[in-house]
Amino acid sequence: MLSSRAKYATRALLDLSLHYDHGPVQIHEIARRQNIPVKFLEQILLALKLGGFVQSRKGPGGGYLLARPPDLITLGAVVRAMDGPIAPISCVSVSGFHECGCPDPDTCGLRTVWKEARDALARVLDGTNFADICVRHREHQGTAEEFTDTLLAKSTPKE
Amino acid sequence: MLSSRAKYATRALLDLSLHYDHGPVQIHEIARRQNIPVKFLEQILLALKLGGFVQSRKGPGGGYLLARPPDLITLGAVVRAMDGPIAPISCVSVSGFHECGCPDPDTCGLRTVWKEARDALARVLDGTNFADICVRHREHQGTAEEFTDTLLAKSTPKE
DNA sequence: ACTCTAGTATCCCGATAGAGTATAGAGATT
DNA sequence: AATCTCTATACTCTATCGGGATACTAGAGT
Repeated sequence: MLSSRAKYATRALLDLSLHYDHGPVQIHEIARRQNIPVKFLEQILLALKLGGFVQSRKGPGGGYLLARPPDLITLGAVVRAMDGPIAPISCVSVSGFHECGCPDPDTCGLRTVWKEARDALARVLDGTNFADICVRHREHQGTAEEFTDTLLAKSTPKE
Repeated sequence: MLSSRAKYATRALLDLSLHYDHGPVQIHEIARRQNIPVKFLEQILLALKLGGFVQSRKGPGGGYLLARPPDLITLGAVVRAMDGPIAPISCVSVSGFHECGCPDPDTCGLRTVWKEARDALARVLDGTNFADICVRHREHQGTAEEFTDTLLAKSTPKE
């Protein structure tokens, strides 16, 4: 239900959040660590820059860095910037101005359910910022006794 | 975040639920009332039949009808049958067996959030069946003073 | 009663346009 | 020279349309 674009974008921002205050990070570093196709990541970072989430510096020693501290970037904002409104269906979106094409939105019994779904989802995504995510990440890192830059995933193909 | 397929499927099932106990309903009737492209609806109903949600009868007087009472069909089941797992990202799906490609699922700070999102969404969708939706629909119908078969949608052809 | 037939509806196959995913390479900036 | 920036391109998947095959019903004719 989430595009690859958004998935990669969040992973990239997590990476940048973990390296906040440590200078610019290069595209190909992020790509390697987060297992993202380099050229695709390029486009995504460009979009994130356009959205005001990151800054970039060219030339040697350059790379990408967050445009504001991690706690001021919510998951919801990123997902919206990449995939558009969070609503499962356009007619219950609060940010967009779309129709869903149902015969009569006012009497549609489905709309109220979609709206509940949208609200439940938005509550989670808008209620979480990248500082939170960093904290969770480092907790797991601690308990799992794992360290920086696990070069290759251990492929856990259950679910 | 929801495919047209799933959107139309739920509208079609709502229509069939409202006509439960009233004999088969023809594809083109559903299409007209619910404002769905006929040929696309054909495929969708076929899929719904394969999924055991509806039955069909050919020939004159034929059409589609629910395979079980509306209160035994949840929104979640339908969405899953159409779009696959409800999870925003594959690695937190309980029904599917996919990887998300992140370097280390065990320490990924994003996974816990995606999981919360998935659970919030699943709670709503799995907790609602088509009998509920019919009730809501008829309530709104009452308050809006609308009646059967709004012949033409008010045609807002954006989205 | 039995068969034929016309009509009606689902069923199935294939073709098409468009969005999203991903890769490659040349160009611009510091 | 290192790095970001842009443009073009191929591939896949979704949404849609069209044509025709198949199954069922009801009525006409024998």
